[in-house]
Amino acid sequence: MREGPDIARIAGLVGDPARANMLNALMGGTALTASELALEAGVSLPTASSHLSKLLEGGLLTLASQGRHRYYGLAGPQVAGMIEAITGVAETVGPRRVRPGPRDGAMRVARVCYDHLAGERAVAMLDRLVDKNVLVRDDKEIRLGASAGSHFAAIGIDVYTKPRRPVCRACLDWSERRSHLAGTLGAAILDKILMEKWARREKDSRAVVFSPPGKQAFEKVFLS
Amino acid sequence: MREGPDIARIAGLVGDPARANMLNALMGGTALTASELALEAGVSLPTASSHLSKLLEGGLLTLASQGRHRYYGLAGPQVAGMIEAITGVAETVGPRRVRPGPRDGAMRVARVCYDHLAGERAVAMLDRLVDKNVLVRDDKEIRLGASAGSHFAAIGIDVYTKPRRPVCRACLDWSERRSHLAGTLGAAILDKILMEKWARREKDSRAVVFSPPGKQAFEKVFLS
DNA sequence: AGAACGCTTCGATGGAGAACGAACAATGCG
DNA sequence: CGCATTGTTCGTTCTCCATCGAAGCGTTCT
Repeated sequence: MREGPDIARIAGLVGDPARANMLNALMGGTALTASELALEAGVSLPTASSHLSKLLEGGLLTLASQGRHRYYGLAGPQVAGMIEAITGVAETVGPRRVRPGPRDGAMRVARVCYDHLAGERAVAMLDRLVDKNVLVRDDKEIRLGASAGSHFAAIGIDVYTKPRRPVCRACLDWSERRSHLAGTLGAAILDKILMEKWARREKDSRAVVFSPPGKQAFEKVFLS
Repeated sequence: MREGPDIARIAGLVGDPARANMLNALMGGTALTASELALEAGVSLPTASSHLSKLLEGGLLTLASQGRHRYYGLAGPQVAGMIEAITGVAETVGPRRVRPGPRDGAMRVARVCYDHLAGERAVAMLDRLVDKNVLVRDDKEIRLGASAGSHFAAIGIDVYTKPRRPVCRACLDWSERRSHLAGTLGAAILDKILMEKWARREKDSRAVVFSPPGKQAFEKVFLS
């Protein structure tokens, strides 16, 4: 019977199937409307609305009203990290290692995590960037290396116009159990990948699938 | 309405106040009996027993029977990490930055995290060990440096008799938002600290309080 | 203005599960 | 062998909350 942060309150919010589905959908990074989330969760609109106000009240979501639309999004990277942590546990203690389906495989290779790329390919990318001293890993913190400016400028990403959020962050990957790159730089790289059409987002999934030439281009830029 | 690891199931288990209190108590690292946990959670013994079997079934706990005692413990570091992640979110979205009480302050300085030391002091220790190249940080992985054997042998810790669990692991600290040292080495160091009576565990809390000479001794060994 | 849309609020219903007392099982002690 | 200690199982009660239909409110389109 001890005091402290109310962890039951937070976990309880995630602990309802409908809400968990919504949060999962929002892990894709794009904010969604109430009706889209209702569809995702498989519940009626009033029910979804009720859940959303609870999540909002609980501080796990943010709301942006635009005209008659109301866009709900994850409250921040920390919330996303928590979801990944829970997913990791569910993955290991869950159904005794069910054989991974094809989509599951694609998810392991590359997927969206909030606003940046995750999975095998993302972990490899960060490793390589650190090897090349473009980025410097210093504990969980990741900093820009000396050559970062020119390296990213070459592919049209400006890393020196400081935004509010940190440029680099490490985010733990639940399938690889290692870190991948988050922060505004991680987000910018994902943008680049989608913008150049090196890969596209799988419909109704967090999976990101690379086209063969897209994969080559990606490897040339980030893994060479 | 997508598939994937059943995160609602796991979060739901943590989402009950009684169960959350139990898990919190077990974050102290020592396995506890059903009656101790009932006391912690503030529920009757039958109720506690019911919760414990749910947590066990859910894979979050392990059970060790010894005579008429049944010791429940956290299922592993991954579960502990998840709890820390949830705690972190609860901490930031929770009661608008309530002024930290004295015990809360002690918790931030040093506390037990599963089986090793966490908090400000633990983070500083890891930083220093990496600076001195006793340990080498390589992504989230931490490895032994060349001088690790002699360095730890000098204080009576053998790092080369390989156990099942990894010797070094990084664990994210919810109060510092940086990593501290886990793994068997982290556990051995905490043992050392308590064994030498440099510090003692606060009653009914995860807080670890150093005596003035204990603090000096600790700093001499780990922060010099 | 009127109609269509997007979403929230209200009220009623049903079901899940948290709680405890009492009984039952297992272990250890004198 | 009794008897205390430790836990689990059973049955019951009760509260909470997820759910949906219907109605209400603000926005946009024509």
